[in-house]
Amino acid sequence: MAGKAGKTLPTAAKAGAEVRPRRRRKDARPQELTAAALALFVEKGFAATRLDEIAARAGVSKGTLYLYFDSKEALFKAAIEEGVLPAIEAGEALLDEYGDDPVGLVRGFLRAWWEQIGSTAYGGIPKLMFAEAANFPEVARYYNEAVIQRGVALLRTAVARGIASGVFRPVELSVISPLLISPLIHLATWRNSIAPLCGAGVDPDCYLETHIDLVLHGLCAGKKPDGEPR
Amino acid sequence: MAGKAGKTLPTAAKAGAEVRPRRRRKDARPQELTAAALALFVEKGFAATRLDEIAARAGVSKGTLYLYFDSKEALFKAAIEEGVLPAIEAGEALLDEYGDDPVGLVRGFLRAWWEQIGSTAYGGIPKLMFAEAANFPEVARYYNEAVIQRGVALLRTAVARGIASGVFRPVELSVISPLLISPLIHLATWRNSIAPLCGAGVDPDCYLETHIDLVLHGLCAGKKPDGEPR
DNA sequence: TTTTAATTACTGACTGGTTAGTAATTAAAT
DNA sequence: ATTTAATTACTAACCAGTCAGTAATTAAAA
Repeated sequence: MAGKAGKTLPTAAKAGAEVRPRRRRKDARPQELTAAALALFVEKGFAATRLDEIAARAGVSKGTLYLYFDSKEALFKAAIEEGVLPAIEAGEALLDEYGDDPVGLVRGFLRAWWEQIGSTAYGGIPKLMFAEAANFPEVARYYNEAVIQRGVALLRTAVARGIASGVFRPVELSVISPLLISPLIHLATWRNSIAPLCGAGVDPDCYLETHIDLVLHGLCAGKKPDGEPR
Repeated sequence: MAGKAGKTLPTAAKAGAEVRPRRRRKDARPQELTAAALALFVEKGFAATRLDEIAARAGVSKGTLYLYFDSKEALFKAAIEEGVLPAIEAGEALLDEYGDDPVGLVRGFLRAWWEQIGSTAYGGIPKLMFAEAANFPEVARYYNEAVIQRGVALLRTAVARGIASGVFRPVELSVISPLLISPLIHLATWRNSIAPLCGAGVDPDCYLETHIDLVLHGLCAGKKPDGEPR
């Protein structure tokens, strides 16, 4: 299919003929391997991704992979976990910043998610988790509890406070978080699936700001949703 | 798995006990096979689904599969196409019904999508298409043009009319359709991935109605979004 | 109707290509 | 010289796709 491939990226040897460098970088390898693995798992799925391919993208041979990971499955788990910590940390940081400003917290959460997760390489993880949930139920459960449910709780708290303080009108709290975040997940998924096949999709910033504007208008009912419009 | 097998040649059939019917149903087979295939592709992905598994779920042997489909890929395409026609037809029908009632059309579209697509077996197709887009770019392009872009255009037209008639406030039309539909796609994807792993998720009806309520409040700005609240 | 022939739907053991994982080997670093 | 990072060559298992053969059904002959 893909086809051009060529060599395996000889890391730009100085000049002479094709001498492969064969560098040794024990400490940097795991990161490089999980990054390559994540990109390919997101693009093609777990089963359709060949270990040779992952190794080639990371600039090593397949055997090297097994110096750092016990199995393909272990590599998958490591690649996912790589994206879990940043997501959690980013979420926690927000509570400190917008602790008692519901409108700012909702806006900040959505913008921060897109900036730090959705628009980065981690933006492919939701698509990957949804696709592989049945094949890796434990990983999916872990991801759900460690990342999704935490984010959901954070958003729900923000909205609950907004309702309590009269800024937001009453809405069903049990469904509000997925309603707020799903357009962003959808955009991230889109960019990691269909978008590469057709030229020029929607503008992410416009999409994001329109979403924020729409839901804040919806939440605030009659009153205007105060705060800087970016 | 099955494993009774026994010897190599099952010529001895008279035993009387466990001989399966081996019914002949030439006309019903393709449907049964695509339905089984779709369910398994949605659950595990294309590459991770074994043809033996699909055949077993449809109650036939793997050889039979090849009487009706040329290859695993052909079966995949057939399974997707199976879900394309209903989606298109459902969309077209709506324009006739709510041709000049923007609020009703938006509400009707979202409810109809969930009822006729999202909550059915076809509800797994978006997840499947996103996951396999890079592996089957032609199928993904076809699905995008035949289904997604049509639905997007339909929704955009509805909102544009609403703005023109003063019912909706002005919003960015280029992003409004995915913003309206993505929470539903997300719910359908959720139910076909993580939900089966954890007991009791959100209530689909509550989720759907809250979404409709929220976006219509957002679109209508100050004024109330008239119409029956279900 | 009963028997026999022809056809059709289906089966499951087999094969050949593919690939995750391993063992033997080489090269760099200390 | 010894240790360790990395490569290469290999193996065992798996699975899409095939095909020789079997059971069910239909048609024709007796």
